[in-house]
Amino acid sequence: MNESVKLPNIYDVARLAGVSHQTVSRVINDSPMLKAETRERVLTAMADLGYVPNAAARALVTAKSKIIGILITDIVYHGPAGMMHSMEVEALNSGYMAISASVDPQSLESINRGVQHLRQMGIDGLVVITPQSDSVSVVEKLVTNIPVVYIDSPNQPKSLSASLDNFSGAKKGTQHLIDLGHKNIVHVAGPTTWFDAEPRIRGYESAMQEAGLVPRVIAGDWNIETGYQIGKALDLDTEGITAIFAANDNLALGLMHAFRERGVAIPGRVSIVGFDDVPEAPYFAPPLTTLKPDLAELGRVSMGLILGYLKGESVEHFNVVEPELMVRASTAPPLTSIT
Amino acid sequence: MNESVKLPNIYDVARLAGVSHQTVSRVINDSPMLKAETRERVLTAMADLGYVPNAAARALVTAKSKIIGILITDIVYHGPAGMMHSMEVEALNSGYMAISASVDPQSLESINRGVQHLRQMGIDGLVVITPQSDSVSVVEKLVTNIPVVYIDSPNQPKSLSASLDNFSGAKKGTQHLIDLGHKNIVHVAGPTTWFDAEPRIRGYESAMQEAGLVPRVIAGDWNIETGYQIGKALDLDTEGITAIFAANDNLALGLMHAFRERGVAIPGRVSIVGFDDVPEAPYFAPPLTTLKPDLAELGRVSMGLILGYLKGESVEHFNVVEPELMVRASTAPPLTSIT
DNA sequence: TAAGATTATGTGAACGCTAACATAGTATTG
DNA sequence: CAATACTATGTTAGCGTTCACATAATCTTA
Repeated sequence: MNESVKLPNIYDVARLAGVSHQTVSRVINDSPMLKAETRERVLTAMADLGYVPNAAARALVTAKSKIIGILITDIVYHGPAGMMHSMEVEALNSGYMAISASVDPQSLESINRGVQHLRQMGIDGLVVITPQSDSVSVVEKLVTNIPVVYIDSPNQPKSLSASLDNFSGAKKGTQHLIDLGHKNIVHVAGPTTWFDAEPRIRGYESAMQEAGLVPRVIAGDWNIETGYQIGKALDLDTEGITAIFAANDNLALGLMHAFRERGVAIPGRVSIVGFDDVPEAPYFAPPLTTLKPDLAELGRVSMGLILGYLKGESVEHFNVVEPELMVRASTAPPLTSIT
Repeated sequence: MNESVKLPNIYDVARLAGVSHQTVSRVINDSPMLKAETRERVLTAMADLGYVPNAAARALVTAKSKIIGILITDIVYHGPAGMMHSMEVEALNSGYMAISASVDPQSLESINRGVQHLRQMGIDGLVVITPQSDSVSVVEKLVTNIPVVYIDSPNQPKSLSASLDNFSGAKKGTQHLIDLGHKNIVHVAGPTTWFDAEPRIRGYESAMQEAGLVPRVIAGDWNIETGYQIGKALDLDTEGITAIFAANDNLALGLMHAFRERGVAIPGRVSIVGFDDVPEAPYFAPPLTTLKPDLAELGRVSMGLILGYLKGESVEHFNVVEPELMVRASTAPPLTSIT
């Protein structure tokens, strides 16, 4: 807390170790051409002075900051947080730092500011986690001289990107219901302004069509309350709906809450499948069958893409991580098939 | 994505605007001594070239990075993510960037690395979000020349800090149960290695004692599964327990799940209060009465402390944010008091 | 209108590091 | 053991800013 005692620099270390500053620099960047004894001496001096290399000076001269920017929208949702952590770890392991700017996806102004701040830091690469399309074009315009990875954006031919395989996840979830014997399965979809929502719809439709069933999609968004409202209003009996595939666990939770209130038995009267596998899902009433995306893996892959590119490795431009089906108590065969 | 087209610097802008580099610098730092016309000309030149100031060069010469570090442990839990966001926004508003390192609180090695990385970036200040004590001493040792704010750490006399008022939150929650007429109220506590757990226990005990009731604390941790296990094992009848104050919503969720399985009615047979107000809490079965901490506010306050200090303002060394009681369906008067 | 005060702009050095080259020291070879 | 290669270290310049100061332009005022 005490103010500015002037941090030691490379020359201070050099003097103490009785070498030139360049030798100290060599130790820092562990150059191979160093007598072990000299390296030791310098290392000791560094430790004695509590020396820490000045990243600014280094960034200035190398024109490389060793910082990867993460532009992220909607940090509030569960997923991003874990993903950011895995990205950070991945970066750290390669000697990079991750620095994030979370912005409001609704406001181009906010996105702009975020990108500018990151550029100002001199980031060497950028990961964009934005599930909405407008953001992407802003970033493309503003960021031109460093590699960018888009997560969960539609496949941009020239860009690096990584995505959850929402399509096959949704298909798997729907297929699970079909396998149980359900015929009348409704999909409560996410907001179509989000990239993730659309392939989940398509995955659902694909499974239905292949089974010769008629898909029916109800528009929703990602919020619990929306699931609740839909659950309150939904007429199961007229159309004989026996199962619902919800686009995320929030919707599923809201639906289940509404059905509990209405006295609709789950899975007795209606089976429910979610998507996300939030930590609470196994403890919902009843425990929720859902699709578990390996977000940590997605983060690792994305950061790995950037780092690989920076190292000059040739990298896959497009990567996909497939979710896993977690079967729990919210799904069962339909009543009709029991009788 | 195209490689290194050499970014324009202050001299390029100066040449184009027909002024000296220092005048450009003055525009960047909006110095008052500038003819409006000159400023305009420079601004135009900057825009034309897509000029962005180089943070490294600036940091080098000013010895100020305009970066605030955030050292955070256990990012997985719900709270931290929202808090980080509000800190970031607060920092941005003052022209600072926030940069976080998330570390494993179990591993001193990991904490060490995290701190070193942040120091290396030349951070101007540090916010430490660590609910466990070992971390604090590591940080204290390593970081000596910049201001540090500890969040949710016990009141360190000489440090800046901000906390949730866990004590009064817990007291409020317990009092709510007492007011409903409960006499035999158990507290399922968090892990005592965490700073937050202890004042919640004390708050509970304080409310109980003031009401002339006997406190009983069951040791737990923050996990849903732990709540579930405790819920499965807990003998309510022998001791006539009618209410439980859980140290967080996870425990409460686990407890409720176990009671559902056992056929123990909530709130009919036992009332439950949580702590955190996770977004799902209103949709639990039944909706959970809990304490809602304003974490965004806590983040703002903490970052404000650092920024205020850096601006040379005199700041409160210790700040506290009080949680709010959210009454929902999981609490009701005990059966006995109805008869 | 000359002198000083004020406003607006320019000049050179320094921040701490690495890159590129220069030099000294040591091993290898004919 | 001189000549050559290689290893280990030193020297100088420059990255893009801001700071401290110097100078030029403009405004006051007696």
